[in-house]
Amino acid sequence: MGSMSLRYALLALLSARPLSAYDIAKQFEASVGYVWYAPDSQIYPQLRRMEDEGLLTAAELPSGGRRTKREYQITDEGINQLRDWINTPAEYQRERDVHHLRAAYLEWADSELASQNMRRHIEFHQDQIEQWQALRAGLIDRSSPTLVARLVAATPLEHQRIVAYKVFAYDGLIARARAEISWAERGLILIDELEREAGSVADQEQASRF
Amino acid sequence: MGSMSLRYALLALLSARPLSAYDIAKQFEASVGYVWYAPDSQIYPQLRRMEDEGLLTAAELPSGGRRTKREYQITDEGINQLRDWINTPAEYQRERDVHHLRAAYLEWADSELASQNMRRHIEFHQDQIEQWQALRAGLIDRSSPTLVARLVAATPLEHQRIVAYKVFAYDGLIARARAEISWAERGLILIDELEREAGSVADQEQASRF
DNA sequence: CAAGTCATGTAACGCGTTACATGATTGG
DNA sequence: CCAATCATGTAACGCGTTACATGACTTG
Repeated sequence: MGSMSLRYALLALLSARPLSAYDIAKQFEASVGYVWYAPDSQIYPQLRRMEDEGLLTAAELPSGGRRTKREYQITDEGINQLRDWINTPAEYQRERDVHHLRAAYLEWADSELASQNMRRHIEFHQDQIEQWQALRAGLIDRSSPTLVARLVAATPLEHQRIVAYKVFAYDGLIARARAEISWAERGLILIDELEREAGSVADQEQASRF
Repeated sequence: MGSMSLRYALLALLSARPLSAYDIAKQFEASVGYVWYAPDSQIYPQLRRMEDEGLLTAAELPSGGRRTKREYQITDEGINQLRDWINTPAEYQRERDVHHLRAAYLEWADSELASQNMRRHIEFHQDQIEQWQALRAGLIDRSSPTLVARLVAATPLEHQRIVAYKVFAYDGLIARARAEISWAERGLILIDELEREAGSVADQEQASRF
């Protein structure tokens, strides 16, 4: 079966409010995409399939001129499947992380390039953190349109839960990225130390030759 | 192209010493698999392809009785590609994490099941940490056969580097898993708090009805 | 009137997954 | 002799990726 998480990411997005396929794709690029990325070419066909399966209904809406857009709305069946998915115990895949795999074999690397890669690692995760923090802030000050739409569809009692869990999710990603950064920082120091030692041993050998 | 990391995981493994396909598959289950998992059905064909491409050479060795096993050895070309891969700046995929995606929509979950899932999350990562710590210990006390084979093929000067980077890699995975655990622990507290508040509000409402 | 963005895809391809298959040999 | 382990795969399938395609409308 595969994990089919894209389905659930889409259901989750549409649980807040109806959206056109185009807007969904944009959201994936701009916000949800920072938790679950997907390209347009995967989103459009997936929406069609979900419509066929009765998880979504689509309406053709005019969109300026003669153009139309398909607006998708989640069905009760869609909500049910979303709920089932959330309540199902998650599957855990065995580890598969390129960056740690590479790190284990840095003996083969050029020190300078290895340091560069560590700095890239830090940069990448810093960027990620910034994105997530921006999204997190948008939740807390209620400026996220998706959140607002979700809240108006919920009873005030639920508002706190809805916000708190989303903030919690971002917090996890941020914490993990911070762990990556401090790991890479230790990596930079390690590369430097090992380089210096190798250098000084080489110097000694060279010196002893004379 | 895809990331093709399996190739490099295999090259990395075989950079230490020749191994039969069977032993490689076992290693993936027992040790390397905790950094980069792959099933037999992926490993065997991949080795054949890499042989065809000249990254590996294979020797048919007797294996008791009339049976034979194919022992694979890395070629110079294989070493070169491994080195190139390590020196190439890593690609970063956009985030795609089921567990954080799920967490963001815990509003739809049953509190009890959500707590169970958090506990499973903690358990999973604790198990992972134990595995990684065992592998890490095997590096430090030089009891890992792969490490020993790698070290005898290297000059004593390099020994420290070789060990240090592998330990470093495991440390990163361990640190990240610890971050996951403390996230999930905060999750448990959060679920509990929100549950209690919802409960007490419900109580008040019920009380006010009389 | 050209560039951007709205709007929706198709096609090719490969990695990775699950399930299944097979047959020899060794150890209890 | 029966179960485990040695030893090596095939087959089917789907998710995800990259590249490419197309045409209408809008804004500077």
